[in-house]
Amino acid sequence: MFKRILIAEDQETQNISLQKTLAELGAAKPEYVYYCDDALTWIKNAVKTEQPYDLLITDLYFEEDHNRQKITGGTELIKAAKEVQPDLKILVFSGESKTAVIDMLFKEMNIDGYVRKARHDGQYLKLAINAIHNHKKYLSPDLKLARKENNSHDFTDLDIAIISQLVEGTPQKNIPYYLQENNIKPSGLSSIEKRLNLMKEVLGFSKNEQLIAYCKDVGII
Amino acid sequence: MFKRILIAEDQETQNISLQKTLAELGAAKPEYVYYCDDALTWIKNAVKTEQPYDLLITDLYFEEDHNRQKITGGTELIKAAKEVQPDLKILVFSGESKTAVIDMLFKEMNIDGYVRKARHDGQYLKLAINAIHNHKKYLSPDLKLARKENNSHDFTDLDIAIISQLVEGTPQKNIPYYLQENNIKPSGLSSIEKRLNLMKEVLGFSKNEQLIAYCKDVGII
DNA sequence: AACTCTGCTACGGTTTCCCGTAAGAATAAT
DNA sequence: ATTATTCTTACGGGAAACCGTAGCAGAGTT
Repeated sequence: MFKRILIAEDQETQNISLQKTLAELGAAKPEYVYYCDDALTWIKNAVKTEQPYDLLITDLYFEEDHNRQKITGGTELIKAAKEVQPDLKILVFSGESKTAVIDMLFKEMNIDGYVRKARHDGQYLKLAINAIHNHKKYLSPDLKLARKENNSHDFTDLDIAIISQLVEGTPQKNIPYYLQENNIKPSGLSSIEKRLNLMKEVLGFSKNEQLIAYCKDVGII
Repeated sequence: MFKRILIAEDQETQNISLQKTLAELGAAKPEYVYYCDDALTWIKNAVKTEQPYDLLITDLYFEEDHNRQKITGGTELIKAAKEVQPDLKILVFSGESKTAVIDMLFKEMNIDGYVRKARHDGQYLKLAINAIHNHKKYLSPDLKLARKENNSHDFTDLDIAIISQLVEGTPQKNIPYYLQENNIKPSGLSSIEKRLNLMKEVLGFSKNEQLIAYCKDVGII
């Protein structure tokens, strides 16, 4: 089993239960930090003293507080950690369920496992750690199923820009100016109308208000 | 200290750390369930056998799975539990941070404490349980700060009805019919316009889209 | 009962948005 | 180079939303 494990998780109770879960697995007593910057420092020191960590378990989103951090999120931490120690195994433990985010982690960040904070997360953590120890990838099963969203629209940068401007209060007729200044094209008013219509049609809406509410719900804005 | 505590929390690791936190406090070994329906059943049985619980610690949002539940969320659980045992103390432990939701819990559900799942939640849980044991209310400090929302608007039932209709896609000019059918008055189109203007003015907005986004953010809809 | 005060509603003018059509630009195909 | 295709933009009529004004109904006061 892994000998040196580092936990990066800001939520105190989650951090505690991670430690306990690892203890049940027979892993060595893990070390743990509450901030990303600390995590990177510890990883660097461990490499320097030639006792590097075997596994990093990290959350994705950390809350800001009075301690200003250079690294503010799990993704950046992973990237920085991989630069220091490319062979470090990474297990992400987060509430995030959007497939776009998780796919990116596996493909671009090359993480080794993802467990979502959800009903059976304790069991899945154990399975994940075992799998990773055997040099396999792991994804918690509640996410493998979650691919049923069907009539969702692929929001382009343009779409998001338009919606963001609406949420900012920009009148529709003024959005072309904004798009031109930010070199987003197309920028014509008709194109904006067309794009809004397309989004609403695909999602079965008739008014902008519905679209805004939907985007808020799924976290696009 | 409390003698009988019930934990309702679907996330396995959170459930574990709650148990551990209570153990550190010197509370009796708590009982725990992963579903709201189970929680209510246990509360009922405890009342029936005249060994009622002293404290219920519950999450707000539970995930659906193959076990179909009658009670799907913490708020409904609290309501049902209070009917069975009105003097049951309630501590809500959830990630929710929207003031509208939390205010509702204290005012309408008459809960005794709220701790947000966040950085120092372990410490706050202990403080909360002690406070509740001394018949005081408790709110975790990370939320007290967020309460300084300044130019917030008191949303009336009418306001919420109007906004809900907009989110449903009802054209503004048709909302009067809806209001009349639901015996909400005033129902005139001018009143709706006036109300929308008031809301937007107070919050410094100019367009409905901004208002919808704001309401989504603070959890009014 | 007459009066004020307050709040709801109805009406009209202006602006914005909606939507279809068609002209223009850019890219691809022959 | 010419044609085809696709994408972008411009224009104009009609609908909806916006905004100020004025009339109307009910509650309370004298």
